[in-house]
Amino acid sequence: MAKVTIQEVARAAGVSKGTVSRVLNAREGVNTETRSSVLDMMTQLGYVPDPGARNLARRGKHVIGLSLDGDERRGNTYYGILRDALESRFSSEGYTTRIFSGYDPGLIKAESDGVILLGVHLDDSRPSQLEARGVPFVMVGHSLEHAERAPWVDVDNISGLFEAVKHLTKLGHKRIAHLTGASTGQASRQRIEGYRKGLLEAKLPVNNLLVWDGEFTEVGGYRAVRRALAAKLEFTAIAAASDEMAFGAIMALEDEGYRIPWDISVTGFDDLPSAANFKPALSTVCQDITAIGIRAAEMLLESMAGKKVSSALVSVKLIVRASSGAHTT
Amino acid sequence: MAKVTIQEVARAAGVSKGTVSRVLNAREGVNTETRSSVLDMMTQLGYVPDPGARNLARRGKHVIGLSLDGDERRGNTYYGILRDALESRFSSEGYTTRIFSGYDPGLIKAESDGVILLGVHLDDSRPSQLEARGVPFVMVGHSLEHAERAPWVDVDNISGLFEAVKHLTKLGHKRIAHLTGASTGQASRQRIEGYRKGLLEAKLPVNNLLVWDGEFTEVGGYRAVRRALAAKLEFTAIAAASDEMAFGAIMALEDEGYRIPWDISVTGFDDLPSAANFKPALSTVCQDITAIGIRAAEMLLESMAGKKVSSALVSVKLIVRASSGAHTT
DNA sequence: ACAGTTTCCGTAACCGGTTACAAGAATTCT
DNA sequence: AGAATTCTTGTAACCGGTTACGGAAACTGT
Repeated sequence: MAKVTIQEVARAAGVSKGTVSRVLNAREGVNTETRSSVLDMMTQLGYVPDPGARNLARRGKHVIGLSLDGDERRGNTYYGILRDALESRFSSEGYTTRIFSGYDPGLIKAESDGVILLGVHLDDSRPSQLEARGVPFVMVGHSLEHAERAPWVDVDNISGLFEAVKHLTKLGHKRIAHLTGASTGQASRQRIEGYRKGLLEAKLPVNNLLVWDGEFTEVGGYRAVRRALAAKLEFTAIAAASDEMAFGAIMALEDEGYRIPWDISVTGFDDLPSAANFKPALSTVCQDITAIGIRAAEMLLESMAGKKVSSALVSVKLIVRASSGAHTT
Repeated sequence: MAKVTIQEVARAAGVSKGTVSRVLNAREGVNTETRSSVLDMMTQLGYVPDPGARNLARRGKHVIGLSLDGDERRGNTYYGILRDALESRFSSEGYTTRIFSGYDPGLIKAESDGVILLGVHLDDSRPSQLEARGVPFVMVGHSLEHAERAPWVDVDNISGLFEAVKHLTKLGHKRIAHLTGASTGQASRQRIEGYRKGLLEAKLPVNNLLVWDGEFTEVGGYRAVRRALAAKLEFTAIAAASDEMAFGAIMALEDEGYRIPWDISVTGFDDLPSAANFKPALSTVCQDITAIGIRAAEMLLESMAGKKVSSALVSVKLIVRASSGAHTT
């Protein structure tokens, strides 16, 4: 439990602090055998480098900024998880993370070594500004305009919804609605595209009356479904663009006496922790938010190290639970 | 912009590093004049102590844990803001904060110097366990059982709701409903109590049919109001126990054709950033979440320093905006 | 006026790492 | 074989603070 320092590792391995440090930082010019014996000792003693000391020694600020596009973003679970993932990855690398809500590129450049851009949207000015100032950054969720010029990591939205719709059509559903969110977001557009492709694939018509705006929130989903019901629209399934909207949709349906999945099937997108606990358990497209965060962090780290990094599209997986079932009648 | 170190402050003030450090840490045995001249220099040069270096020098772990009671808590805005406040206060003191979601008292003791307990509820085992192990902690939001034995900081829930109801009765409302949340929470109970006291004060009857469970969420508020409307309950105002439930309530009312505040008045509790931007702007009880966080952080810091700290009840303030108006007809 | 206290502050070692420098060992070249 | 290189590693200074220790100056008391 007493913390083991680089000094002790050095003594145990019969080398000097310097050598251990070189091994630690994967620097070249260390004999292979020496390296592995040091590595052995490190794991054997359970050595964990002290981030504070590292930062002090390599003299930099070592803080990376998280730029959100607005305060409200803080609200939802998705961002909470993402933030945790980023934080833990960065802190294990000796970096401190800091939230920049108000967007001031000068401030950001002065106080951080690199930044993660969250919730980038179509007319977002942040990427170009950061680029102009030479601040390394990576976007999670990308905007098409900057997609070529700057690294991003995003989830495969198109095939996510495509899979969900395919799942529903295979269950025999013909009238499938889509709950979408704010139209400026790149993610929404791609998910709509996936939805369309899914219908096309099954040779089903695309009906714009079945695409509803749920504002990416639970109430939004609830209200959209209520409106649809009031308008007497006919549908037997809903493929939502987020779990939260799906939750709202299910509540609205149940409040009106529909039983899920017998009367109507519903699928979500995200696979939030609560999706599995929901009643009925939600069938949804799983995007590993933690993995995305870690990936983004690593890309930024490389980018700050001067390496060229290429963007990543992380794949998704459909998880079938209780909220979707065969179309009966 | 180049960072100013303790060395430079020392030179500028004509003293040694040691003295500056002593001033910095408010230690005794420093001449008053010297102290103030050093203090002057520090502000003049814009000196900011490096947390990493401090941690390194005073040899401790210097991490404080945030213990949530469940993953879902991460979701809402309230906790997001609170967390930011705690984080910034602690980091300026050289502490790193770390989330402990799974509750393992042994782990917590081993890896942190103190902990902030969030969302303590009635049958919560955390306070007694931490107490038994001698880990300093402070609770934000308290449970009555531990209120005497351990320090907490909480908002004055009772007078918050009391003020809201008083505001509504003064506007002429006679049938005022209350939107509440999970009944295990201490906060809900106290807010209900405040609601009752408010009605009593105006010599109005307390009708349990007008107390609705909104689960502390937006949809929860929406659905509760829908149910009330469907049950043909009569009311002209709603005093909600949270802003989010108030938002949901307003949406439900408007969806049914009521106009706020002309037909029905609604008040919230929290004063989230979105309360002012909502349409109509929400009248609400303002609790300064950031201040609460900072207060809690300072209490923990003192408690870790071995001082005895006493709990704090922070006062609230009613903010009247557009969602509440005189009762007409 | 002088020894004994106090008060205030400078000195230097240390926290746990990184890194420039130099030197010894091993290789390669002529 | 001796010189020139190239590898590999130890040494020591340094990052920005904290703190134990000791000495000088200012007070005290007699």
